[in-house]
Amino acid sequence: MNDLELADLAQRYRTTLRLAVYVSRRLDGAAGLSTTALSILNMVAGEGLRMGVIAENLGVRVPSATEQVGRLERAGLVERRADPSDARAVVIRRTSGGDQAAEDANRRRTARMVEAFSGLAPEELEALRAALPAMDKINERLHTDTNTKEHIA
Amino acid sequence: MNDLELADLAQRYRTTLRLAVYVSRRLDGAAGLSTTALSILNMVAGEGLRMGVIAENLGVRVPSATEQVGRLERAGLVERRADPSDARAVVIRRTSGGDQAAEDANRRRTARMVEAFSGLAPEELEALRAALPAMDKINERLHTDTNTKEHIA
DNA sequence: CCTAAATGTTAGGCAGCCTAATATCAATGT
DNA sequence: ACATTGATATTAGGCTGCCTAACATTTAGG
Repeated sequence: MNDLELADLAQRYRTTLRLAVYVSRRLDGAAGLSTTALSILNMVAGEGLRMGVIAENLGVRVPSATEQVGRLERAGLVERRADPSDARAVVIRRTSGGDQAAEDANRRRTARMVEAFSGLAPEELEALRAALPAMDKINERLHTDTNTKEHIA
Repeated sequence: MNDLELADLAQRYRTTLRLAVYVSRRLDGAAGLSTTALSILNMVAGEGLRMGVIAENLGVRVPSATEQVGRLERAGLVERRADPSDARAVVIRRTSGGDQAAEDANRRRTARMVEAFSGLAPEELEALRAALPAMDKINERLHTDTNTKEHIA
């Protein structure tokens, strides 16, 4: 693939993405929890995670994670615990209410996604699945890219 | 593909998307214009478009488009003109400064995308390209979906 | 005509991200 | 032992971008 084709692909990818994000956000909101909130709930299932790890998994800065977790805590879905091995850190865990809410939201959200996905032909689904690793790779590359530049700047 | 596999695919898709959007946004911002701003500039090249059409193309409500266009106008990159065929409507067109800015931003942004994309294997690129139509289809389905529900609610 | 629909704008509000500044605690070197 | 440096999280303040509701203007239709 030459540079011109690559540029075109990049362009179309971007366009598709922009829409996909907002669509997905609206869809999640209708399911009761925001995309971010649900992501956090899902990742702190079980043992729980430290704030910094949550931020990193989300791909955002720590204060943004603090804010999101604060909202979830006020809603009674997660709780902060002291980390026994490091007094600076906190461990965020789900409450039982959080387990409940996450299950509900996951179920509803998945149902709607499945509904949307089931309108696609088998080849299209296959194409989608095949593309995910590439997308993840791009995310990683661009992410470290921009983060690096930010540190420099 | 059964429902379980479909649900899993939907889940992974969502996760990948969430990251992709923020990554892409940050990347665009570094290129001087936001994703939205550049999208608008690109779509009003030439004859220009009416506000409502811009909103629809972006997948947002009209007031959101008004806001974005207002920013671009204040930056001197687009201008509002009266629509000769309808006194209610406005036509948004690029200024020459807008042409310049769009070209620059497109070039820089594309360069970085190409850089990121060129790290992928040919099969991965092919997979990505093959997946775009499916993603667009999903966007469409989910989009009309949520819009409908919003009208009902 | 006169009412109903279409087109934009303005105002107000919310989510989600950022940086900068601050407080605590950990780790390290002397 | 202790002072410095680094790590972890919070708070404060600010920005983008989306939304709905309320409004003005113009078009279209009965």
